[in-house]
Amino acid sequence: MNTKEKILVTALELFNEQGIDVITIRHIAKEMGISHSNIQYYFKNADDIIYTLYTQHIAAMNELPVFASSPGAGLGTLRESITTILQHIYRYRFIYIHFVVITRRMPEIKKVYAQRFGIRRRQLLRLFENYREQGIVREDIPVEVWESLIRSIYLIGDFWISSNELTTGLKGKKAVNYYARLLEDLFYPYLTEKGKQLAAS
Amino acid sequence: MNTKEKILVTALELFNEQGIDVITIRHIAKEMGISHSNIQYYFKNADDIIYTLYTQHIAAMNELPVFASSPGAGLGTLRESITTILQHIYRYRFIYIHFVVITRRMPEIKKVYAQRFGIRRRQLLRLFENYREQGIVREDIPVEVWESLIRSIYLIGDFWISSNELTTGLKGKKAVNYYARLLEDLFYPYLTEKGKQLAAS
DNA sequence: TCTATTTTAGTACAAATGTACAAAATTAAT
DNA sequence: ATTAATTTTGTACATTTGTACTAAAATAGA
Repeated sequence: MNTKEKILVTALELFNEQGIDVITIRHIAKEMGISHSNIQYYFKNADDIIYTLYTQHIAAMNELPVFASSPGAGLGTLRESITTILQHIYRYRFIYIHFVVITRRMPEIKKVYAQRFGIRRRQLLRLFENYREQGIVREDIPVEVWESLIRSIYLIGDFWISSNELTTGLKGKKAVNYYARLLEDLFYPYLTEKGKQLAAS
Repeated sequence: MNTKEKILVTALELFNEQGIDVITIRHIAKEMGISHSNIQYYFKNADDIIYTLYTQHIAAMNELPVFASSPGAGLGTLRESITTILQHIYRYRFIYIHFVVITRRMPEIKKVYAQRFGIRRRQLLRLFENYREQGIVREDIPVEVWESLIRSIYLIGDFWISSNELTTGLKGKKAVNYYARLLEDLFYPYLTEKGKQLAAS
């Protein structure tokens, strides 16, 4: 692992543990036992590191398989997808803790976010349609309610990290599982009888 | 309005607009046209101001009538309650934008939050029970799912402000109405036929 | 081995911030 | 009107941070 990579790893760790409002380039340098000028050689400033980490994270997320891309995909696939996504988010949790502040300082990130949201929204709508055709979810739900559900899922997906720190303070897998379950439960009242049976299996 | 109150009003405005990571005592003083030492006379530092504003906010929230306290309260009351709460949150939105960072710096706030959550959780459970007895919501929903719903409502309640800034950037009433609607829709699939009719009226 | 390039370290400086303190100005009390 | 208490201001200092610049050290290429 070269210096640049080490910087990113160390920075991620410190940001996750203490927050971007506390950690400066000098802290990272001290933690690594190198001079802060050395970090400056690779990154202009702390924001530059944050931006790079954000890009890394989004790149990793984009490599994940699309939500239940196969037409016959059931609820099992969905649960796995959710867990994987939440794991990725947990690894880069500092981003979500400071999401608003970060986007205020770096508006480009907002654009990337909006783009991703649009894509994912359409994917989810398609998925729900898919489920409806399979008789897994109810047919008497208005489109606006599905749209709202998607918004809510997104909102929870982006801020479960913060909420967790505010309340239970679960760590690692426990946190991921808890909130994967929360998202799952959000889905429960939409399920048909058939859907419930499939979910239980 | 005395100086202390003016400080709080100005601070709230600046925090809401620019964030606690940017605004210092000196900024507030400059905005008010007084010396920063004058502010220091009333508040030890910026965190002291933030803490006071938080206390103000919670006090105002605690004065709100309990969720549908009357036994026969229907969905109309719920909708109004939600809107009022979201309005209060919007007034003190900076708190929610920086919630995690604030609680990290001032752990006392976390305690107050936990307490409030416990109380509200029980209130909501009772409300849902109430609705079930009135035939407004379904009877086939497991307790854990209701518990999850409460968590989700709380999570959205605490972070819709952040999510809004990240996405649509709605202002004032528009934001409040949008997210009141989102919370309402979250409730939709739990409604019985009777409940839907009541909601539509 | 010698030279050029890349990487790392050291230092220095300006700006901002928290904090402390004393003096001035204002207000209230007698 | 005089005194005491409160409020406000000005200033100064240590610390932190971002930033720039130079020199040293390490590495690679010939």
